Amino acid sequence: MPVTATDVARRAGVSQSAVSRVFTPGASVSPRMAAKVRKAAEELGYRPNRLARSLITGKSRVIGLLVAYLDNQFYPDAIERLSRALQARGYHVMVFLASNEAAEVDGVIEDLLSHQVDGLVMASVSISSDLAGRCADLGIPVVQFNRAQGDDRLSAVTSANLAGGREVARHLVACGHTRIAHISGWLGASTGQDRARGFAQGLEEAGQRLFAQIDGRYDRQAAQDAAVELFSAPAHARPDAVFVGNDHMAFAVMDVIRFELGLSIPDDVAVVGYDDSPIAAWPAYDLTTMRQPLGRMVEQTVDTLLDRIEQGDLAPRRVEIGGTLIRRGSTRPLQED
Amino acid sequence: MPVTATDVARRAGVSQSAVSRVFTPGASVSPRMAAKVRKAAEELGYRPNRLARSLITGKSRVIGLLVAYLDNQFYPDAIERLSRALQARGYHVMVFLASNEAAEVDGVIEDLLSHQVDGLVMASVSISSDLAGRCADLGIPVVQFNRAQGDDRLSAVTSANLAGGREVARHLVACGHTRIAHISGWLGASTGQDRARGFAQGLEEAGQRLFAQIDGRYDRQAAQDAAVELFSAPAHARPDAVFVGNDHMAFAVMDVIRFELGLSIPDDVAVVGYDDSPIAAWPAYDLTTMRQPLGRMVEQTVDTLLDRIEQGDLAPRRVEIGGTLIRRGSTRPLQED
DNA sequence: TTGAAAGCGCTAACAA
DNA sequence: TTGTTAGCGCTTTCAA
Repeated sequence: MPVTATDVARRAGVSQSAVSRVFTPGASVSPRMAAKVRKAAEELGYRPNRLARSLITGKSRVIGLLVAYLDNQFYPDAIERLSRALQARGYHVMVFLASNEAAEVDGVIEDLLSHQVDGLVMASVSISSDLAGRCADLGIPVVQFNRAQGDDRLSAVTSANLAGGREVARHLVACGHTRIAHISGWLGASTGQDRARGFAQGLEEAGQRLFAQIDGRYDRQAAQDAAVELFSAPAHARPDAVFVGNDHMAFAVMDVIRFELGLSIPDDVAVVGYDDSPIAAWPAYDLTTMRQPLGRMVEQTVDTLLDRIEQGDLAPRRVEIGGTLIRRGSTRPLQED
Repeated sequence: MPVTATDVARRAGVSQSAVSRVFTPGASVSPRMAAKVRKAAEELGYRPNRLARSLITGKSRVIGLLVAYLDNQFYPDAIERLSRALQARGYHVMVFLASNEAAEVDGVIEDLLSHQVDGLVMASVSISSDLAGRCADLGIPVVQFNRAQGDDRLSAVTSANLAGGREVARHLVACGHTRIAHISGWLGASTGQDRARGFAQGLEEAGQRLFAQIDGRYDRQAAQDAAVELFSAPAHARPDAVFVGNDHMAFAVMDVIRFELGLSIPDDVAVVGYDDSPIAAWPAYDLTTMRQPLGRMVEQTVDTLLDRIEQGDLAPRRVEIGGTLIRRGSTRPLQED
């Protein structure tokens, strides 16, 4: 049933390896040969079997994508772009879902290896960070996307989280706030930690201190709880501004502030997020946020990974891309102090 | 560098085929042999090469997932569940992104075939419907997820869109509305059409007629434009309720109604969506919507596909799963008429 | 139950 | 430029 190169060869009256050459970019074939073979292939509906090709070349042209959850819109957006970019360069993405349980992580490694992926993108903060290291030990090129855990042998592409946190602090101070809190991203992850550190630094540089800080763990529910805790106090005892570690949590925090506690944004409380995920621009949230330049992050991820795979460029790269503060309605305009 | 079955065989002092048997479920090996081989494999860090296995068995245990865009949260959610379910059964998902352009679609088919996917899930409404047919012609099992285009040879899993549309109509009438409009899903797709037809039927059965209908094409921008068109009129000349073809569009419509036109939901206008995507439950939207039972839809998709692949069950299945109306704050409580 | 041998569909020397 | 040949790492007969 499946048409093989041998079938095509027979019909075209040439050798099987000639057929192979016609379908191998960069091989030397005469135009006549190519035409003859392509015609026969067309007639038979032949396409090369990538499994067989991969078995020989040792290259599968498949990139593993490891993610944990897709509820934060930033990630589907990233996956879509990543997948398109790789597809454009002749690769495809195989999805591996993992949570944090050791047993599951082991299984995933088995899967990854047995599928002979050429490389791996880790696009989830909440995955055991030594998984990346173990894959790297086994010789699989790994790029961490939006995280920079682990040792320096691992490549990583992130936005400038430290600088970003600092910029958010400056903005909130410039808006005239004096009781500024932080519901952080997961402090077990580099992104969460860097944003929190940058934020604290920024406040200090402006002569302020954090009013309060709670670990939101990049989890919607945890962020909600944190918001209730922070904003249930009377006006003088609660923050007048809060920086939330990513947009996904910020939406939950805004909902609590407005609909559960009846406070107004930005008049009672200003809110800033991180990511500029698509929903941040929706009028119902209109969230001021640090934009992570997704397009460029994806580009860098793909370049880093494919350079490693195709050029054997072994030096790990740590790419950091500057973000931009996007001012929207969840913070007051400046000079209002 | 890569460890092969032959390496393991040598170390264990057995034949290479014995090693193969140990890693082939259901093959006959003595416990002693198994132990010896597993020990050697462990020591060498061996895992079977799935490419080589697939080349022989003709089964890749890879399922292609064809999607167009991931901006509607319903789909990432579906992908996550689908991928987990398949992973649990020893399969993996390879992502193929396609828009609607003929050239691109052809390229995608080439890719799918050359990667020897065992089956294909089409999870996007906006893809040329004959693509599914062409894959089916080539012998690849195809299941359409959340769409039921094309001829009957294709399996499809959907929710009961006709009944769902009807139920929405009944609900809006019961709430006392009399000028009921519809911003439909894409009318070129079965889901959009069925929901619209069911909705119109439901209104008729209640002695009403559609106040207006615009094709929103499952597109956020188109839905926004439609909302402006419908609701810019003075109170007596505009709808007092609108059924939007999916949640993703409904959010845009709600934003226009509230923030652009300054109307109130549900007092001036009631809004109903379709999907019950995660965001519908967020307080900022609190959207009444027909829930598509995602978990069961995914189960059925996986079962249908794997039965076809593993049992050779060739009869196409058309599964329709009943939805549930989830009442939230975007429609008034009953008896308010 | 085990090993020897053939071959899945292809690429990549090597010769011609 | 083309054909011949030898495998890639594995599964699967077939004999032993």
